[in-house]
Amino acid sequence: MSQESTVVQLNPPALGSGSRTNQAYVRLRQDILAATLTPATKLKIDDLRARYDFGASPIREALSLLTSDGLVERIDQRGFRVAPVSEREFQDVLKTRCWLEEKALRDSVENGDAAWKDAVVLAYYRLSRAPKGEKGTDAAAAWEARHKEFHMALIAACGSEILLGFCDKLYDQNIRYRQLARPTDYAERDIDAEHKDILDAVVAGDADLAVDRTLSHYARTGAFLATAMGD
Amino acid sequence: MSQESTVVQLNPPALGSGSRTNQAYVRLRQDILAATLTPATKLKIDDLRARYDFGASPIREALSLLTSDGLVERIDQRGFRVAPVSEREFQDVLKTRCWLEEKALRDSVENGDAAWKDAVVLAYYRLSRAPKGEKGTDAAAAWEARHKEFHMALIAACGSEILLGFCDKLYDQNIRYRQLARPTDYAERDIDAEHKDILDAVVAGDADLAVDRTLSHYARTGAFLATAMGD
DNA sequence: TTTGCCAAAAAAATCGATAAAATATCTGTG
DNA sequence: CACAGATATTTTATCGATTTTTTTGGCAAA
Repeated sequence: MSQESTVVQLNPPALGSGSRTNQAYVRLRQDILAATLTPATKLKIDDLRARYDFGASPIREALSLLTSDGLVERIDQRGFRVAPVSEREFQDVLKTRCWLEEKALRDSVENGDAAWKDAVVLAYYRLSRAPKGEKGTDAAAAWEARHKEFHMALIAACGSEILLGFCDKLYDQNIRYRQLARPTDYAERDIDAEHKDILDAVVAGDADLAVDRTLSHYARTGAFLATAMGD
Repeated sequence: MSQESTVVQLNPPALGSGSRTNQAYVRLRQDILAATLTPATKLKIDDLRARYDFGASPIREALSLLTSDGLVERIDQRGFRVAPVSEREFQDVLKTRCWLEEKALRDSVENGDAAWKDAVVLAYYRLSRAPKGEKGTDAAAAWEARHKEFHMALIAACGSEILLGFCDKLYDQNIRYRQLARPTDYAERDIDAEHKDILDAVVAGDADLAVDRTLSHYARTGAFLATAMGD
């Protein structure tokens, strides 16, 4: 796994590596975000133990960790389940997210230096290159990662770790809703163009325009989702 | 919620009751917020096991839970420690908190009905009655609880569960900093009067004034803290 | 058909022991 | 006398088994 020597791990903290707990955390998270584990599903320790081939302790601990992310719900003495979704919560996520990101994006445009802009451009480039594979595939997961990186890069220079953390959390929360509307959504939109427009506004340093485009980007997804959930 | 037939818990979901994990969670949380467990302290499972007389599993799980709250830091393969504090983070907490609460308070004043106002008045009343005991005492813990209830009551009608959750988290985060400045702070201020002023503004439905007073309430505490940490 | 009670089964929570890692300690060199 | 390397010690992480608690199913009384 790692080439020890004198030194120990030089490897990056490594996402899916390290303790069993961490591995379990990453895999569970993945499966929840990809909606493989659908909202409100009961998460029985024994099932998960069998499914991922980990002991009960790591699973349990991973689930506790996921609770903080708002992806898992923990009911004392009766176990865990995937956090349920609702039209109501979705509206809240969307609304709050728009509000927080507007602030974050404005601050970012204001404070960001050249290196930040470079990073945004790079993130856009990577995203635009990534194939948007079929749901559940590795390619799809990779695209999702690039997509998140792009959106996070936009606000990275906002100057508040805390605000970034909230946006990150809301982003993940939103993904789950997006998965539900996948089929309807992307078919009919030119997502890449929307991203490009946002990028251009940011590069031009036009905060108002960037915010405007970002928010309509979100609102558009929101409209699809509301439809999908209403059915 | 439901009173079972034969026996079982009639008690309210009970904060420190239920599973060992929950008990451990509540007690650890308490001790961290009260700064009995000071920032950056290493949290050795064995020590905690001895200290609270729980098994290792509940402790470990409680710590995982606290990680989500941002009160505990978890470093893979080398255990847990109380989340450290820093001048920098404090500034971020303060700034972000002011910004979120301004929004929450305005929305709350806007949306809040009579029942909400009643709840705020009640919360203020309870707070004003509570003795502000010596640090570490039960009385102090009770005062803290009332204080939080008052501040949360103010924004309770903001209409966004998510926003409330963020404010809650930031509130807790802030407490830890406040504890550090305890001696310097309260001696010289009339905290109760500040609360009363906020209440009055809210009852009068004057959002601008309420926000203004709340923010200076925070800023004042902030000034004390910055001093305390700078030393 | 409902309702209340009990027993059986399932699942969650917890413990105690062990394995794996990290940290601290020691020891003989250059 | 600092210091690489090996060893001992401490601490974390994980497993497997046990204890509690919740859930389920059945059966009899209303």
